[in-house]
Amino acid sequence: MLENWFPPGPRPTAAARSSIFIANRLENGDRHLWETALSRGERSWRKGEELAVEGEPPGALHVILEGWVQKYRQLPDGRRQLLGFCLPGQVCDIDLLRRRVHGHTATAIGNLRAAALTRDGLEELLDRCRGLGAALIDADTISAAIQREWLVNVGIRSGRERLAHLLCELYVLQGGDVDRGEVDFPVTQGQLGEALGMTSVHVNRILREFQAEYGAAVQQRRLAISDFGALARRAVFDPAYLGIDSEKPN
Amino acid sequence: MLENWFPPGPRPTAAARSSIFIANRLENGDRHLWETALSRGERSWRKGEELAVEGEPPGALHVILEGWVQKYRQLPDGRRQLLGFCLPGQVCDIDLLRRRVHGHTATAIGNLRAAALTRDGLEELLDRCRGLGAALIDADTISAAIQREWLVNVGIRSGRERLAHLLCELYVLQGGDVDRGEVDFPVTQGQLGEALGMTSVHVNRILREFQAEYGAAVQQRRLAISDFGALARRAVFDPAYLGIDSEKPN
DNA sequence: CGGCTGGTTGAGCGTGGTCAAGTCCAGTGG
DNA sequence: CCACTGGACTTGACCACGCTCAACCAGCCG
Repeated sequence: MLENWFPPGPRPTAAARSSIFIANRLENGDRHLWETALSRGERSWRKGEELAVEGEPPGALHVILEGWVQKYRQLPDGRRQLLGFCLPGQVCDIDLLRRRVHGHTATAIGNLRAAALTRDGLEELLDRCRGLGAALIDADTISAAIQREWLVNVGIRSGRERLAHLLCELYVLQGGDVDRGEVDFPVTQGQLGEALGMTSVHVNRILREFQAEYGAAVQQRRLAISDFGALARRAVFDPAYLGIDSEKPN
Repeated sequence: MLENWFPPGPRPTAAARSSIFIANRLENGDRHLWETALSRGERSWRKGEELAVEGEPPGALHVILEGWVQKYRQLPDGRRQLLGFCLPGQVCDIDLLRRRVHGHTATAIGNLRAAALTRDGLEELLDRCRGLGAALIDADTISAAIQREWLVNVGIRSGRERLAHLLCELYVLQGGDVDRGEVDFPVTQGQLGEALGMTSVHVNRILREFQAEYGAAVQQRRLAISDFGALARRAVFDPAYLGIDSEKPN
């Protein structure tokens, strides 16, 4: 019934081996428990609907199954800063475990499927699934590292470097190929601007340049990069912070 | 012997009740255990010396006793982004508990006294000190919230708002009075620039304006603000994220 | 005393913002 | 099936916030 939300076309590439994706850190037994628990809590959201609202108490831990989530904070005057994305396989509101209220708002970028785990459900699962606790902590640590990298990004990088860096990050997280790869990319130029602290107009201009210079282009909600190495060099991009468990691309 | 590093003069103001300061969250018994443990691990650093180095494995958890620490990440070409400050009473390298290597470098802003807790020492202390685990988690959560606020800061606020916001944050954290208060402030204009993603020249000009407009001035490593309310409004500053456990200043 | 770090100020300039118009496309309803 | 609508993208002209470069000063420490 939900399937028709998602038009036919290329499926997501095989997720990279970053430990930010919980399942990558679970052994077969644990992984099975994890996945059946997820299938039980499945829900869906339409584009723009909220999974969490800043200032409200956390209700459930969400695990993204299909679609992306954006997290942001908004000032009274409407200015908005994106704080991160959640991709399929990531947990979204780890806040559940330690904050009284959410520190950000999370909304669905497009139509979305995710599993909602209540606090009780999660605690029971943690008992049965020995490796899950460590996996959640690892994922949270990597999320924090990414957020720190975003701070570095908007703090000291130029507009071009910033955009290049974010493209590299999202490309590598999804296991994009060094050589002419392509990954999902459902993010608008306006959202890119809100993530990078610049206007969508400027994002557009830079994107146009990157298309010519590195063969990096967003089309049909997919990101293709032909010269990843050059783009990564432009961005001063070092993927170490992503916690990827494999031979690095060079 | 270390005392003469710290010239006579105003002592730090009573720390605010933010849970980022560990002792604020401990009951009397626990607090006593905590403080005696700290006194045992005491060490000192001279201005500029490193407590932690990016990429190296964490050695000890540091609890600041006197002086400030700056945490930063640096790009190969030398550009540097400050990620946060550690004030007396804060823990510094919680990374110890969950990362294989440090994600940032931490150096002493001035001469510094801090307690170093080894991993083993910490684990033993956690056993004996029932409330400590929760206190550490709370402090870590607030640190994360502050870092998120810094991202919002450099992302969407103007230069003036950014600087005003940081001044407010450090003022409130130290329990600064709404009405003509004064707190420690050992940070140079260059460091402010590195924290805010702007040049020291520009920090200087804005600081000059604030002095005239809000009576906010840094002198002798102290920050004085006469019209805190106006400055906070300029900054769109909402102290909720600091986890302060008291009636708010209005 | 001299050197160094940090603060102050000026002149000129460039990255990126603002405002505005117009195009393209997917989704919706007649 | 097609017209309409709204969201996202594109492009241009203009402008300003904040950077760069540079010189100078004040205070501190060796």
